[in-house]
Amino acid sequence: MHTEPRPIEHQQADAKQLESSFKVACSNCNLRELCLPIGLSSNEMQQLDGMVATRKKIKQGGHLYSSGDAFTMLYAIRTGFFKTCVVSEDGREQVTGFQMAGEIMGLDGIVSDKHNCNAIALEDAEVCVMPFNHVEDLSRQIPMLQRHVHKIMSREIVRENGVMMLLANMRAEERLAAFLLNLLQRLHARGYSKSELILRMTREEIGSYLGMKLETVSRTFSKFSEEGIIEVKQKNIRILDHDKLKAIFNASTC
Amino acid sequence: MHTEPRPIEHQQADAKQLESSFKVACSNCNLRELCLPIGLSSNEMQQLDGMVATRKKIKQGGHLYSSGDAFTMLYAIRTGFFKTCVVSEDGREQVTGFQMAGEIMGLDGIVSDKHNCNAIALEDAEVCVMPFNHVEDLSRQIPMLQRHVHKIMSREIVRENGVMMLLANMRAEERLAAFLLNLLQRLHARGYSKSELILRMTREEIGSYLGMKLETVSRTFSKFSEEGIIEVKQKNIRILDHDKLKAIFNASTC
DNA sequence: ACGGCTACTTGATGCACATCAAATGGATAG
DNA sequence: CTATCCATTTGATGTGCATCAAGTAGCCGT
Repeated sequence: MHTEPRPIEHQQADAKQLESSFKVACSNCNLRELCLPIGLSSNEMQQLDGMVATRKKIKQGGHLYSSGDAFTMLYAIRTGFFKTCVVSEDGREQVTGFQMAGEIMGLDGIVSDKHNCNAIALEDAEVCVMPFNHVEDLSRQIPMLQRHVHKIMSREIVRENGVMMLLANMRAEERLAAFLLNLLQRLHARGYSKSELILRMTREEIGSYLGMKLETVSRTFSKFSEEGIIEVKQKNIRILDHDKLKAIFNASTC
Repeated sequence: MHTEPRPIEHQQADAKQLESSFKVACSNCNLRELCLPIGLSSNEMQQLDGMVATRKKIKQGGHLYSSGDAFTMLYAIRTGFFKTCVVSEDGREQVTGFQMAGEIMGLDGIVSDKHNCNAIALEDAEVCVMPFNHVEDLSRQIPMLQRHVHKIMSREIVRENGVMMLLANMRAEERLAAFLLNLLQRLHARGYSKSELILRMTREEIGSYLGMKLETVSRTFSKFSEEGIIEVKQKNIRILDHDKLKAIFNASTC
């Protein structure tokens, strides 16, 4: 899939890569506080620049990797927005996460040398491609990097613990509130507004992630809207009452 | 809790530790195929023996660690059975996993240097205590160990992906079937029967893990029993029709 | 053996969300 | 500009599981 030859774009990519061989280095990347190189000395940072083998553009709807693919690379998102999803034997799809700039993808593949989920771009995206072998090599040389890799994996484990709590214990309104607050917080860390966001995913994808049907997602948005908590215009969400959203999230007591 | 002094046992433990300072080494542990030292040379294995600082016994119901505790150690289960659970702000408890011999606990603490969940023994247990700093040091020296640590964390991520699928998409019967099959498979890898198991956890704990109420767990057990799929005697479960269990697990189509 | 405890089972009822169905509205291609 | 498509909204109805309630059975310490 998506293997149509696009020679022109390839040429552009090559040119860009040459032209900006240091501009796009980790040591210079404006995501460096979010991405792998956090907390490294400038010396170590430069060692790290070699970690990114290439960069890769993914069109909206394109697969960064698919379940079953051989695992050799980790990916750091430079721009764009992804979802990851697993598919059960009988074809049911479960969105396991949404990823944005600075986040690392591909960790699911380490255990079995095969990817365990599909990673699909929800908008045109670009990622840094990092051979995992190389990450491991550098990790052995740079303890700070080693620690950071461990933290990234641990963070993912903890995140999923939270999702389990959400799926097992919370009601539709709580789930959606938690989802919005989580997105807002992550976007805020990237310099976006705390009171506005654009959903890059459909109601169905939100529903899959939150364990509810798209109709229920829609209804819950409408309910929040009627209650003056948010304003919904298609994929554009404006937060009118951040506190009330938090209250819904925290409260079984309501 | 469980802090009553037991000097005699302590003496025994001390004696045992001295007497068997190599018997209990990783290089000699009968869990070595399941636990951290998988695939190491005997030389590397001996390096690893120093990784386990001490061992620790936990009484049934005791906490190995609690949410908020400082994180410094990983734990490898030698004997016994644990649950891990997170507690939300409003006090709802969510069991995030059940762990048995050879499995590693504590990974949730790496990201924030604090544990993010409670680890509670469901029966008397013993664990190997491994200072995480030491694990990291050795990982830098032994690439095979480094890889294995990464795989363990990745495995946990993938496992949780599966739980998300289960919680979001499956019905009560499918969840319980999946749960039983998973336990059976893991016990089988440890030399236990494929057709019999003893549940170390209560119906309520199963329910928490699977996102259903204890009454529903009980009813579903009863249903499986009526259908001749399993035999339930308290915590003892005998599998009468493994295939049918698998069919329930796989099938929305039923 | 006894009382008290906790875990579990089973039944009756209610509700949150799924399902089914239809209408609306943006977006896009011709 | 219009036709088509897909995402979304909204309404009507159904259902799987939660909730409430009561009873049973092991288990533990005395």
